[in-house]
Amino acid sequence: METRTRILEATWRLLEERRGRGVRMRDVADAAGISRQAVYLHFGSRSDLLVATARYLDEVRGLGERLRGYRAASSGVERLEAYVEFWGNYIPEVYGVARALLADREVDEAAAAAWDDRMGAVRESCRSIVEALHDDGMLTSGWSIEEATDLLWSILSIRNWEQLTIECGWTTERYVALIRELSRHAFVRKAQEHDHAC
Amino acid sequence: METRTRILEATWRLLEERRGRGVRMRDVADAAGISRQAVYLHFGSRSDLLVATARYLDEVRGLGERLRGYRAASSGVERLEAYVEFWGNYIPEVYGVARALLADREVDEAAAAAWDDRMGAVRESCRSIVEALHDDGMLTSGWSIEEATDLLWSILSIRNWEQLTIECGWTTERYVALIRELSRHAFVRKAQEHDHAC
DNA sequence: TTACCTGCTTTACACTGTGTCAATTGACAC
DNA sequence: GTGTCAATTGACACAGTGTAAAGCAGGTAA
Repeated sequence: METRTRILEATWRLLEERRGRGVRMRDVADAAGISRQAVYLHFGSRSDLLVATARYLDEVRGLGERLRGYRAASSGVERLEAYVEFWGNYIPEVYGVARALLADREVDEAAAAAWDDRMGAVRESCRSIVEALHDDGMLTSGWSIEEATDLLWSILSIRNWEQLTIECGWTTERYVALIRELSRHAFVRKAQEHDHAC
Repeated sequence: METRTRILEATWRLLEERRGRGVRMRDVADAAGISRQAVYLHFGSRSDLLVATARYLDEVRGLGERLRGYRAASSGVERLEAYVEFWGNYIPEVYGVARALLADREVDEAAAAAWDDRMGAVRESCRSIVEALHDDGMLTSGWSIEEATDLLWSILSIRNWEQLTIECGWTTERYVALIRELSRHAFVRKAQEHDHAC
């Protein structure tokens, strides 16, 4: 295996093991079986390494394919449910790397840009969900598309996931179920049930 | 003015100015007009200083009194609205300190404990709101008290506020209005309007 | 064989920020 | 004067990132 790949694998493994905390360049080098300096021959800085690991992980985990259900969904409601399902199951698999990147973001400009780019993609998904709901006439009245997008994006943030699962002890299943419920209450119009009842 | 107070004031000012980023012990000392080492005569560590600054700030800003509206509210809905109003206006005033503490939390055990303690208080408020809603028969069916508390607590988290105001550019007014709306949709039963309509 | 890359190693060092230690000074109190 | 208290100065330890330079083993090409 190429050294570069060995480094990425080692970084990933360590970050998952330690939930993104306390992984130094030293540790990565040791885990990859090379000298600390050799890491710098492949990645210019810690941030570079973290960003590359995140990309590598998306590739290995088949990010594209896993979004198929979401992309295939025809209605807004289906789209919303498919995305929450995907996202709630994806986060725990990449959490270690995400957390390290998030910590680095506070300090490093490049890491911040990389993170914002990734989260921008999530935001685009939120917007597309909200627009689909709107097109179906199913977006709760009172929200503009922009506002609903921002809110949904915040609800789905990694920080929120962190708080609910790690601090509150929720399982992945519970997270998915309750976030789905929350976003339904917030964004999906109740009109039909209402019409039906009368 | 006592040196201790001068240090706290300086810390606070710097943290607000720089939004909680890049404030070193050196800077605090300079701003307070004393030597770096003198800061350690009053606060054992950076975390100590941050925690003390947070407490000082609560005191100066009259945290207790500002919660009066919330405490006085009789119904669950009023309680919810009063709290969102209070919280949405309070965060921007203490954000710098909160952010620094939050960053320190990643690293320092004591800072983590202090932060968790503060957020525990917020959680208690959320629980009391949810319980009040429940007692009024106004809690949306489907949530347990525990679940609704966890969710409301997450919605009101500083991280969420950060994302909505700083990243999405929301004003305080918008934050308060939309978070109120979101939590109403999520937790306040719609039954009465329904009954009324029929 | 000689010459030359390439990828990695080893050792050393610069830099930043936190926290500690010891010797010293200045002021005020009795 | 003597004691004490707060603060000062200067030096240093430590962790972690990143840089720099010299050397070495392997393969390749003339």
